[in-house]
Amino acid sequence: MRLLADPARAAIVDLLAAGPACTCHLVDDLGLTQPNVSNHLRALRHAGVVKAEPYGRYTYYHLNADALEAAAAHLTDLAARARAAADRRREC
Amino acid sequence: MRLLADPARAAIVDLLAAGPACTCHLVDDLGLTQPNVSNHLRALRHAGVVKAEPYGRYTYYHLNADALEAAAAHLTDLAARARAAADRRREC
DNA sequence: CCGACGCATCACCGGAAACTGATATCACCA
DNA sequence: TGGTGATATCAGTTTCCGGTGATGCGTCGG
Repeated sequence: MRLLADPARAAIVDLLAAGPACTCHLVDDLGLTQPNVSNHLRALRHAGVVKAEPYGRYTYYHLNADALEAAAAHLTDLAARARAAADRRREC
Repeated sequence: MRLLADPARAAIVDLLAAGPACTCHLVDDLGLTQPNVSNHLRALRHAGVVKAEPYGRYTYYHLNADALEAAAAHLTDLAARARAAADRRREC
């Protein structure tokens, strides 16, 4: 989930949220070089955030909604714990 | 929300989820140097993730649950959009 | 009022990560 | 089957960011 920190990767995820797309789409829309986009996709792929689907000579990528929801659940858990312990102050 | 990418900051947020604490607590628990922790806290403070509360000669920090929930909401929104557009594939 | 303590800020350094260019691979088409 | 286009990978460079040391400020205790 620390992968969404990079603006380029955040933009990729945002584009893929609108529907599966191949690498050339992302390259066009983002204005980045092809190897650059491909590297970001590899990082996201290894983290399980996106899934690659070879389609003839193209490669379609689509988001893994489960991974995003898992990250979201972790944040809501943190928020809930923070609220519950809001006034349990540790003394020095 | 790209701030939680750093492991040190994630650890700080995790500790603060257990209840408000002053800088010295975080320094002790994390084993990091004091300026280092203070720098991370400044970043988190400017992003609105944590709130500082001067208390005599100490400074207590506590999480801003709203900010965490907002980030979580953004992720769930991405996941929902991904599911909705899962089969809306763009052609090359 | 002076020493000690908690905390913040600044300048600097080193390492990691993003971008680039070149290249390899595979699928399609003529 | 040779050429082209789409994609992945790799080595090199540059940029950015986290860690460290030194320092300043405010607060408490003697």
